[in-house]
Amino acid sequence: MFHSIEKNISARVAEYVRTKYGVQGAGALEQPKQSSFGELAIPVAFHLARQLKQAPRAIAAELVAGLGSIDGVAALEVAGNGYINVRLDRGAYGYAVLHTADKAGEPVPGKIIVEHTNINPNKAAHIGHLRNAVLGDTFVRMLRASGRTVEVQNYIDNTGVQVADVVAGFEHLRPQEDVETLIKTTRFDYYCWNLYAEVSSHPELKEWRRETLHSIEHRTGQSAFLAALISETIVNYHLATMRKLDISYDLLPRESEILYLKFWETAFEQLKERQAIYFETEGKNKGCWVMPASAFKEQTGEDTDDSKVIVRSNNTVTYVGKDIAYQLWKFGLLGKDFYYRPLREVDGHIVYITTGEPQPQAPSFGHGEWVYNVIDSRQSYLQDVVVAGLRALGYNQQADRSTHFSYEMVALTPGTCVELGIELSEEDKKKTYVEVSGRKGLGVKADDLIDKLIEKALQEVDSRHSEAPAAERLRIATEIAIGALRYFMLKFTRNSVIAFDLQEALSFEGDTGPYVQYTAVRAGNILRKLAERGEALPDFSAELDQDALARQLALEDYWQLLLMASKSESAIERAIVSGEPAHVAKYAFQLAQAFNNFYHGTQVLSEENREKRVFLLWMTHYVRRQLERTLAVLGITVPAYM
RNA sequence: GCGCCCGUAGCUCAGCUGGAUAGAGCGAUUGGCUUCGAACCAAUAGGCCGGGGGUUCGAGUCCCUCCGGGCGCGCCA
Repeated sequence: MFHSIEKNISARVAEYVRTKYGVQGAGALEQPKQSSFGELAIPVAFHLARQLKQAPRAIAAELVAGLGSIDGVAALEVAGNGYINVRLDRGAYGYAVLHTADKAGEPVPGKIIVEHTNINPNKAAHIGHLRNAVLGDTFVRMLRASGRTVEVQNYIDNTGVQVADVVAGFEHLRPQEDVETLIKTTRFDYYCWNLYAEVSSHPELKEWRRETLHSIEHRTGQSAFLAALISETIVNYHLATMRKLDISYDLLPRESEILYLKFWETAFEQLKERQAIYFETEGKNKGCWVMPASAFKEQTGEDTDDSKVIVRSNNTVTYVGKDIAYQLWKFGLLGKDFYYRPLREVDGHIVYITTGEPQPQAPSFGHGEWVYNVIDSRQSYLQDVVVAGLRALGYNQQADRSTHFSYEMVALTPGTCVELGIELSEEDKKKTYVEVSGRKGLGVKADDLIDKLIEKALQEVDSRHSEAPAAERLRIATEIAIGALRYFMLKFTRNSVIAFDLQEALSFEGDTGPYVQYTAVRAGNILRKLAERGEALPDFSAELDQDALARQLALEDYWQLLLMASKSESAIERAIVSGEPAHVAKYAFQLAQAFNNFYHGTQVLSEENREKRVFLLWMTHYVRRQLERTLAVLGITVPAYM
């Protein structure tokens, strides 16, 4: 509700300033510093002051007089040096909130493709992968909540170096093991986690890797068979881990099909034809096809050493080259397509996977108008090259609409390393955080963390609800654990390094997911108690007219709570524009705080004044619903009790 | 060497296109359970926003510079 009022006022101000002063784009609104200043502030007088050469305050006064009355606004006041503070008509606002049905955002045309997770299928997922998936999935939920159409892709690099290394590990370090038996009898992703760490430090790895990759690429021999077996098995583990966090995908594009269907060859023709890349005849890159540095760097010298090799002198394509082809395909610009088959169905939703052979009834994927790639910030250089590739091909609009949705890594605090039995050098002990490393096997496995969280949550649930059935307690503990985990991954803004501390992550108090869940449960408890007393929920719109709402909302605390609760769309929209899911998490927390304060100071069920009681029940009902909806955008559920 | 990111309370972090007296959680101290269950609430203490210049009516926010930390910069992915 707040969001539509905001848009309305902003449009009115912009329109007025345009006609009166001939100044464009002046509709910006702010949140006043203090709630006593009103609900919105218009700072436009400060911007006009320079051009009109008048004092801001005088301009503000002129604007207030000129704007006249606006629907839903009780008063415009000149304040400070030239702010215009907006006071909403509380009764009218409450009435509008009460009578506006929940609705998904207006459908926005154009498909958005979001690629996230992208874990190499050669070992168990770790906390760094969780940050990627939770960020990506939450961003998708935000976009969908605001009416956008989104296609979620999880790219599977099933023919890359990392898979090859594990294959080599089996062939050279575990020749006695039967992989198919291992798959049936062990936590295979955990097994590979250790094997990968072991093989990574082996001096002969490079040689083994070359042979293995050759076999994989030509789809022949034992190595190719093992690679397919290992990657498929581990992808399934990854999907299961993500499923626990309520994360799912529409399509799993695989590198094996990008190779088999010769996506690169098609992209290569385009790149050569439009001279986006050239054949280097001298220097250190002699014999390679390279993209000039000027294509992807702001300033560049004549130094061709900065050029990026796309095709090696031995005629093989680099990772970035394949990525350019994939990005072209996402926008429907490659002139080529995958084939698809259903992989599995979860809750009625079918996840598709690419395949090299034509299939009956193939759905359509790709052809996005915007593309977001959720990839950690260390790969920003390569992402820049991909975008430069699009631009060099003349696809400027698509280049502009390609977003590297980057985020910083998840590291470990030294304390947590000690707790996990990871040995640290003296140097590392002094640091505030230590980088995780898949190659060294240093890190926290996603499933281990989830299990620890569930265990901790279960202790709490058991201590409060020992009478409840065990299966139910476990289910609730799981919801709490997931709430804690997802919230933890979201509470930091994207470009802050998370120094992962186990104790902090296991906390359910303060700025955490369980705090917000608990708040929603408390609101629900009031409504449940009402039902237990045999009372039905009142017909709010029949009993609360605008005057009644104005009377009740005259009390500042109630007004502030309603206001806060009605800002969810506003918070989501702001989070989309800034690309920060953390803003939604912050909003959820603030709303929870506001309700807890209300809860503490107000007895709802024992209220004797009928109008007030109905009003308080309505507030409770409304806040509960808003908390639930906001948490859903974060991918967090509200347990039946806590 | 070049590029990107970070530096805000003891710790971990917010701070929306520059705007009114810089916020939260944790930790510390203190107080509050009358079952709408305290995974909660209230109060107190704690800040030359890394240093220095500049732009501006106005800078935590923009520019320059220095210091400190992280990450990139491969014919690896």
